[in-house]
Amino acid sequence: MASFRQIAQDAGVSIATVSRVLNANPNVNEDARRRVLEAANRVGYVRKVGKRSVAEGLALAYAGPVSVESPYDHGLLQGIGWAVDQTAGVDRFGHDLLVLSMQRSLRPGESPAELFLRKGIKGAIIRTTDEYIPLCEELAATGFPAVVVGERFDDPSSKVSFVDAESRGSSTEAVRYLIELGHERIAVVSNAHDDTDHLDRMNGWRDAHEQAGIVVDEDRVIRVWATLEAGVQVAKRMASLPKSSRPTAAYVADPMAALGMLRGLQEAGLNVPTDFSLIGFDDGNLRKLSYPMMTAVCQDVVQLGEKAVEIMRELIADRSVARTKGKDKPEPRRHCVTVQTTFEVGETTGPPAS
Amino acid sequence: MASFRQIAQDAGVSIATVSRVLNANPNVNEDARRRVLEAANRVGYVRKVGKRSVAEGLALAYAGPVSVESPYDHGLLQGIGWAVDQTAGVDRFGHDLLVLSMQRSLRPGESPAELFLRKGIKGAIIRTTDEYIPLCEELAATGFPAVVVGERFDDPSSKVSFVDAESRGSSTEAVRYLIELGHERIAVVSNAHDDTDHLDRMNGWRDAHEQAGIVVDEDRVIRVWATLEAGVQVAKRMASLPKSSRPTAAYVADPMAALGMLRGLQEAGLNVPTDFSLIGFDDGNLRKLSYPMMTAVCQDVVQLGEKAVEIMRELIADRSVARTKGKDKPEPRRHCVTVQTTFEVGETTGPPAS
DNA sequence: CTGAAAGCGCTTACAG
DNA sequence: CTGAAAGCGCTTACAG
Repeated sequence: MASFRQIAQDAGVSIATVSRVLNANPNVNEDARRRVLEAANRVGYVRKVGKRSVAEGLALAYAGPVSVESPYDHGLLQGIGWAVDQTAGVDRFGHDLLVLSMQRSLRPGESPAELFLRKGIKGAIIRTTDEYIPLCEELAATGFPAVVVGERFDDPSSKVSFVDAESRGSSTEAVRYLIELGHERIAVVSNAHDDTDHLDRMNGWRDAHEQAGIVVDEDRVIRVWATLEAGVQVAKRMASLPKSSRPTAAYVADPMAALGMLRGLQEAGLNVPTDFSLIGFDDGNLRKLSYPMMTAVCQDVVQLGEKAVEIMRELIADRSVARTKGKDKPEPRRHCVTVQTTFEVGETTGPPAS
Repeated sequence: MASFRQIAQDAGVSIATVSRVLNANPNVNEDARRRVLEAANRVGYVRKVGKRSVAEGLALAYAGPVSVESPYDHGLLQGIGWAVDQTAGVDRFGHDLLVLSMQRSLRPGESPAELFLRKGIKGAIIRTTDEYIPLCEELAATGFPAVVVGERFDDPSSKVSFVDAESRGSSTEAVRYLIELGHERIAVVSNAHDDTDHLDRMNGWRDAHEQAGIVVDEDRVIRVWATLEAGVQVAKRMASLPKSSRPTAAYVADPMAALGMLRGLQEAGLNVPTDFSLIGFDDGNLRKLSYPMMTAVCQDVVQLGEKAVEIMRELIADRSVARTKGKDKPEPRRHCVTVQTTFEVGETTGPPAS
């Protein structure tokens, strides 16, 4: 089933043209290319060797540079790996995992769907940032089974399946906790990138202030990269401010930056929490490595990875159903999972020094 | 080049038998199977679709359960990913990375070489532990390009290519440092697994004592799993010993256990380093997350991953050379890289309390 | 357990 | 930019 012959028939072209499209040969008319891709996704094409399907694999595709260095990506990979193992145990369905960078693998003019079909994989998990939203929409429109991680697509007209965390509520709770402890000058340290995840956390900081009837001071918004060093620098700058005006607490919305900030405060001679209260963010269990243990808003990134695999398999299953039902294909459903974060009180928060 | 026809000719069987062997069909005579595998590796077979080679990928194959949860595996993956990116930039040679578990992917009776040929990959990086040494030797004997990480094969008769760190010297240096600070009761906390890496570290502890003319007390050898919790437990047990007899310092040869031990000591009310000195082990930069910053023996695991990719590419290149030289194939060279570790003084070590 | 032969899936000059 | 046709690589009943 689902050979070049069927794609060709479905798209109204020859198998030679199908071959050209699925091998990124540039000499194909744009309209023919589009029809072939649609047909390939409609019939659920996977590469064959002889009569045998070659595609047992999922891909974890990075839009942007390959980056397995952050706690986020580390946890994600764990979740994807574990889930693959579990399902293999449960239903003898063993996926391989192909890790690839879209920047590196895309041939000139090739679309993501073409890449994945060429690589002979069954479905893709796309790790993305806000810059690649149009690319995700384009991929989703083709019908290739793909789920995006790292960004929410809240617009109801979007076709993108995704899994992501919503951290606005927990962030509000965290900052409210600081306010209730008596803090009046609370900084927020967030990422230089404006993806939905970081916007959530900034908005939570604003919400808590608004609910308490406090006007936020935009000077207390600090943007950094998600590194230990960046956190250290913020701490040192803050420690050097006059005590009467400097913040007495901060919400740092990236794990590494939070750990760096703790370290920087300690190096500057400030005791946490008696001199300064700190709430961090955690993608896994890094907060438990700090001393004192970090109070933090926590998301379970491993779970995000597991959910992503679940959604992948649902998308693949949906397509099989649509195929057996013949031409009157239903509009493909999209699958969205939004995971909630939690606020966990640790040892880095207390009342402000009086 | 290198089609089933050539393998068949080389092995003296039909192409049907080649197909059976490379698809893990059990109905093949053991001797024929062996001849086909040898021939496949000799001619450097990679799967084709039409005339096109399908194999652009390397595999990272886990012997043992898929485990991307440790700092070691995290760093390794980074190194492999980064190196892949760099070489792609340098010489337009872009590998994909297939992550697979040998336990899960091996069909009944299938050897690792057969698995990799079936998956259509060019070469494999094997992440292993001491239990899988025979399997690594078996794979190396077939001539399939494979490099092992996580274990040294010091025996000169071994055919296994590997990359690993040697930590005995730095471990000796670390423990000597404690002795020179005046410590007389020094515990060593190492892994329950007896792989070459952990044996190195235990031997370093012994060497330092021997060089100082101190008889080691075997009661001070503690074996644990590499987790934060295990480290916490060791610290609590140690803190509960009578002060006159308990160790005044410890060398903890796993990153997570070391961080856990620091935490446990602090929770038990012991100041590090004034009450107790601690030397940890680091696979990357985790030591910088602790406060005070951990004194540690450090290995650069990212570099191990990069070297593994280098060796892979040399093995693949060697095979091409051997092939063009015809039948009088030279004995395939093995490639071994042993990386040195370093000892870095941080803030968790000082003279014993007098 | 094995091979000869039929046949599928895909690629690729070639002609237009 | 496209298709008809030749042909490669592999798989798979089938016969032994």
